[in-house]
Amino acid sequence: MARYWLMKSEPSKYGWDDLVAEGEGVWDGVRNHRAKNNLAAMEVGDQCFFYHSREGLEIVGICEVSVAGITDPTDPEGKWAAVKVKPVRKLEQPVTLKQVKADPRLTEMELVKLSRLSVAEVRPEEWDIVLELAGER
DNA sequence: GCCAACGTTGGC
DNA sequence: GCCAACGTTGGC
Repeated sequence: MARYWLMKSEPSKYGWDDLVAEGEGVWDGVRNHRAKNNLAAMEVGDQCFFYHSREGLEIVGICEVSVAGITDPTDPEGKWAAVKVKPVRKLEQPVTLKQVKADPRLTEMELVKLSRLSVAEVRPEEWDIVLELAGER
């Protein structure tokens, strides 16, 4: 059973378009224990929202875990986790942070509650609600 | 550009 | 082992 996640990236560093251009990207550089735990829990086939932080502030697309449980290549000590993801598709309409915050059903999302967490878990019901906000339901 | 929230570091 | 100082992240 696939699980759902949300990954944040600054578009000026690595945006949705970069992932699409490369076809597959390594999600590394995470140096937060909670985020690391989420990374380590991911399995191949899990679905992830791709969120643009700092600029845009919106969920722009969906990607999928293609390789799970790798160690972060940017970490010389090999203590941190990473995964590889590939783009699935863009959302019909991006879902902004504002929309998420304005929806009473989404106030418990890790994205809202732990705003600085770069890899957050998304509950199945939250996943559906976000798709609905994207005009896909 | 500012500042709040959070994590980490280091002195005691 | 506590906690103040500091650095980083990310929304505004």
